[in-house]
Amino acid sequence: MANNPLMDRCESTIIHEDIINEVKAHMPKEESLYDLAELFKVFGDTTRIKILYALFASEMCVCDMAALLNMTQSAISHQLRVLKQARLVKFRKDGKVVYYSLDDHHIQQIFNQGLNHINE
Amino acid sequence: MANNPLMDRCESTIIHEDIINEVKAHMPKEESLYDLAELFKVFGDTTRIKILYALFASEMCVCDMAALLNMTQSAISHQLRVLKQARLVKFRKDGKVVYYSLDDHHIQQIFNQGLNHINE
DNA sequence: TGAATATATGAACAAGTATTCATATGTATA
DNA sequence: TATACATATGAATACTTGTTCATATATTCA
Repeated sequence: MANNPLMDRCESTIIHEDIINEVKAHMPKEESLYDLAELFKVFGDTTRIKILYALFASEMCVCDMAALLNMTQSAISHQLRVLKQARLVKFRKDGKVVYYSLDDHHIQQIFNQGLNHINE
Repeated sequence: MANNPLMDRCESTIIHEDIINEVKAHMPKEESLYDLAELFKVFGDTTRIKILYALFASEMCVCDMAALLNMTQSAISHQLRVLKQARLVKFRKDGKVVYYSLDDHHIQQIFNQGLNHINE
C-alpha cells in the first residue's frame, strides 16, 4: 500500500470524530484565518515592530525613523509600504517630508497582550 | 562622497532631533521587541493559526488535527514543535496518543484584537 | 531652471521557513 | 516477541522575505 495517499495521515483512521466535528463547528472561516495570519506576519519582524512602537509615541518622518533605528532610508521605506498595505499606518505630506502615524488603535493592545505572554 | 555610509540616511541630517529623543525614551528595550516579533512570527502562519483555533475548542491529538486540517501528520507535528517552543501549547500522553492543548490564555484575546483590525 | 534633498521603488541576493519524504522512536496488543 | 500504529525528526526542496543597491519621483529653494 505504498501509494495510499492517506498512509501518512494516521492510516486514515480518525480517532475522535466527535471532537473533529465539534472543533470544525467553532472554526472561523478560512478567509478570516488567512487574513489573521497575514496580519501577524506583518507584526513578525523586528524592524516593523520598532517602527510601530516609535509611532506609539509620536508621528515621524521616514528620515527620522532611519536615524532612530540606524537603518537605511530605503529599508525603512520598504517596511512602511508593508505597514501601509496592512492599513496599520497612515501618512501626511508636508513638502518633501512625509509624516507617518498609526492608523489603528488595536495595535497597542495586541502588543501588550503579546508582552504579557513573553513576561510570564 | 560616494563612500559616505550615511549618504542613504537623509544625508545624515536628522530633521527632528527632539522627536527622536522623545521616541527613544519610550521604546521598550531591544530584547522585548525582538521577543515580541518572534511571538508574532509564530502567529504568522495559517497552519499554526488553525491549530491554535482548534485548540480553543478542545484538546486534540496530532492525528485528529491532521484529519481536521487535511494535512500530513508530519507537517502538523513540525508545527506543534514550533508552538511548543513558543510555550503556546502543552501536551499530555495517553499511551501512543499525544493530546495537545493551549498553554496560554492571552492567545484568544490577541486573536480577537487581530480580527477587530481585519473587520474594520 | 537647476541643484539639493526626502521619499519611493524595482531588481537582485541572502537568509529564513513550511512542507514533504523517509525513517526513527515509543507504546500497545496479538 | 513481533506487529501495528501514533508521533517525532532530520534532510532536502520550494517558496517567501528583508535588505541593499541603483535609480526614479517629487518638492523646495537659490
